[in-house]
This record gives sequence, C-alpha cells and structure tokens, in this order.
Amino acid sequence: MPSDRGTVSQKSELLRGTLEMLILQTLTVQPLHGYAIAQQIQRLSDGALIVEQGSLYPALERLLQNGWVTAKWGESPTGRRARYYTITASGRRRLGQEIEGFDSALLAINRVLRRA
Amino acid sequence: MPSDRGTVSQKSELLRGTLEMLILQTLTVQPLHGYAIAQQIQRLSDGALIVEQGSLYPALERLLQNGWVTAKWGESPTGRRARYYTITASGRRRLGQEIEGFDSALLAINRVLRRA
DNA sequence: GCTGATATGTAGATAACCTATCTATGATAG
DNA sequence: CTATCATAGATAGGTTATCTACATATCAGC
Repeated sequence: MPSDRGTVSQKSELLRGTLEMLILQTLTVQPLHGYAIAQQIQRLSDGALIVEQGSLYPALERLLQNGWVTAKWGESPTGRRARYYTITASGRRRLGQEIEGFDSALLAINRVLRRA
Repeated sequence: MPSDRGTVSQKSELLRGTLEMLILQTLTVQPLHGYAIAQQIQRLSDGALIVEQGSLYPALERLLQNGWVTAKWGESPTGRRARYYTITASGRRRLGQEIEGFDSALLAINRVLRRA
C-alpha cells in the first residue's frame, strides 16, 4: 500500500538510526516477512513512518548478519513466497539496549532544548 | 574540555539530524563561538552529548549557507580570536520547524514502540 | 620547553538512508 | 485481454551527516 508515489516521505529522515529498533520491536509480537514489517510500522505510526524498500531490506540484512534475527522462507497469507524473520534472544537484548540508548539520548536532547 | 580522548562518544550517533537543531537552540540565548557552542551542548546535556569538531564546523557552515545564522569574528573571553554566530529570524523559524518535526517523529516512534 | 586547554578548520572514511530500478505473481479494472 | 496496482523481494548508485584524525595557532601553567 505504498500509494504515496510523489508525496515526499519527510519524516523518514528521523528514522535515522531508529529503523533497526523499530523492526526488532515489530518482531517481538510474531515473526513477519519484510513487506509486512514495513506495513506494520506504517500502520502503528498512523502513517507517519514510511519504510522504503531500499532501507528495509538492507536493514534486515544487517540484523541477520548480527544474529539479531533469523530468516525462513515461507508463504504469505495471500499465498506468495515470503521470507519470515524471527527475533532471536540476542536480538531482544539488543532491542533493550537500543531503546535504553534512545531514551537516554532523548533525555539529553530535551535537556538542551529546555535549558537553553 | 574534550578530555575524553579514547572514550567512545557513543550517544553522538543519535545526534543524527539533531545537531543543527541543538546548535540553533543554544544560540537563542546569545551569540556564541563554535567552541563555546559545543561546550554548552555538552554542559546542558550533563555530558551526554559530545559535539566533535569534525561535526561542529561543517554544521555551522551549513547553517551559514542556509542563512540561519550569521558569523562575525571577535574575541573570546580568554582573549583568543573566535568566530561568533548569531541566529537569524529565519533561523528561529527553522528551529521551530525542526523541533516540531522532531516531536512529531518522536510521537510516531513511540507509538510503534508501545503498540507493538 | 612541554603539555593541555582554547579555538578553527579540513580530508577521508563510514554508514544509513534515499531514489530508482528490476523481477515476479495475483487481483482487479477497463 | 491487457494494463495497472498491490504484494513480495532485492540491488545499484547517490547523498549526506557524522566520525576519526590531523593541521594550525595562541595562551597558561608546570
């Protein structure tokens, strides 16, 4: 449901560094294939976060390389071939660290914004 | 007061895209020279945010190019030559937009993190 | 005289995005 | 029947902001 060909993504730039965290988070509920992960992030963010395929698949590859997810070929609900990703134990630990780092960085940024 | 030669900056990566916002914010109080801006951000964030010189000066150059700050050579409190940056009216507008975009992106990310 | 803090800057590498493109299949519209 | 759209995966190439590392210079303190 990309549907927004032509309309600028805008917010996507703030995904900078948070994409892997968001992917891992969506996988905590259940294994999903790549395309569904992007849809899920868009849906959960009320359409604010658009994950481009050119960002998605390289990110999934990085997560695989680091052992934070595993992948298995299967079939999507619509009957197409799809690659399902499952978060690993180390992936869950990593997610925790990323959220922690994200929150503390946020606090730091907000300190600067409010104190200055 | 870099003093942390050897220790990894860590959090700096989350500055991704927020550095210009932080710089503009520190300049809303008074004009500052580059080195003092970095110190101020580090101080206000309780040491969590370290602005490297290789990030700082290119960022200031971008702000100049966009007309969001102006620069004037002067003298620092310690008597050294220093370049003072002043935020412009359009810089203040830009800062408002950046904070707005930052906040809304944050909300979107948090929606994903809490709903998934 | 050396080191460290202050102060500005550049060069080159890295990494994560983006746009654009490609393949392929199923569903739907015309 | 055919064109388009949605689904699903993937790669190539470009952009850009950051980092590391370096270079320069002055001043203070040991």
